[in-house]
Amino acid sequence: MVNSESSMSDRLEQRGVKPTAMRLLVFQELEKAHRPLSLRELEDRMPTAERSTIFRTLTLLLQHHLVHAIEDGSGSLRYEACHGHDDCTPDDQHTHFYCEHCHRTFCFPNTRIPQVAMPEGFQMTSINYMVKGLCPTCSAKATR
Amino acid sequence: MVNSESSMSDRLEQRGVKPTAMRLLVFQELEKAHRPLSLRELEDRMPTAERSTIFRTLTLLLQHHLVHAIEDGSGSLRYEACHGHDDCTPDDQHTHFYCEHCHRTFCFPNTRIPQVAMPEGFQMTSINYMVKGLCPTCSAKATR
DNA sequence: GTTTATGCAAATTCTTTGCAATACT
DNA sequence: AGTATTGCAAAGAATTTGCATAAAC
Repeated sequence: MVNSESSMSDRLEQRGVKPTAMRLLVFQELEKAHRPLSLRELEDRMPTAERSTIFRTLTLLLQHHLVHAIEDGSGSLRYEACHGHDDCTPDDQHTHFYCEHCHRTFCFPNTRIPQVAMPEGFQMTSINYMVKGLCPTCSAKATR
Repeated sequence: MVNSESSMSDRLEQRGVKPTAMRLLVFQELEKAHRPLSLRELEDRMPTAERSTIFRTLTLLLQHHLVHAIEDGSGSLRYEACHGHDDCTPDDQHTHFYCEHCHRTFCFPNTRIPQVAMPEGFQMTSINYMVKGLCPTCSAKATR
């Protein structure tokens, strides 16, 4: 496994983020989850950590392109560790799925975001591709 | 011009929405804007109307597929009149652009959302495709 | 000892609901 | 009258900031 504690620490430093315990903890939780987590979910998973601290940590990680934020329409932002080797460019971002019934967000890690041409003058920095509908579990039971 | 008052009224009725003055006003504002508006922006454009009333109107129009909601990450939902002839299916939805500098949301009406294949069991009902970056105006001046 | 990071508490912002008043049929 | 719609006020939920303490260098 490449993503040991120390390599994670290195990764933060490479981006100019001092690898404090808190930051490693947050980043680690995000990596572990394999899906985007909301601030609330992170709080629940780290009872020792404070909301505002987690929030500021996420803001910092966002700025340094170590995590990215996605909006699934649940009312709260979700954060996901960047997996990209380089920056979290649109090319290595994948699509997401939001289940409107169980309100969970899934990654489609194998489905890249299809690109579109930018009209003259628009400069892209990221793309959010969110599919909504019913996940397999919910579409199975909810045959209303 | 096809979208006169009366045809708009018809359109609401066709979807089972009683065309009250308030509803026509909201719908009209959305059509006029040619871009997605937040609840706040709608309030500002209709000083006579009440926030909760606008909100409930939007909720109703959403349910009847007369408007759709998009999340641009600005922290507030934005609403846009459906232009689709039929339902607002993913196929006739277009992509959007959010300027991270001036915090405005643009439509790319000529750019359809590229589709992706759904993994087994996932049922799509809509897609949100949001590009972020700098709009022409902001990318021109902000050459940091 | 100075700077940086964290924790606590509270302010802000946006969304949503309860209830009374009004308008419609 | 009876139902549906609107307005007001306030509750909820999530994000964000001020300030004091604690940790790092």
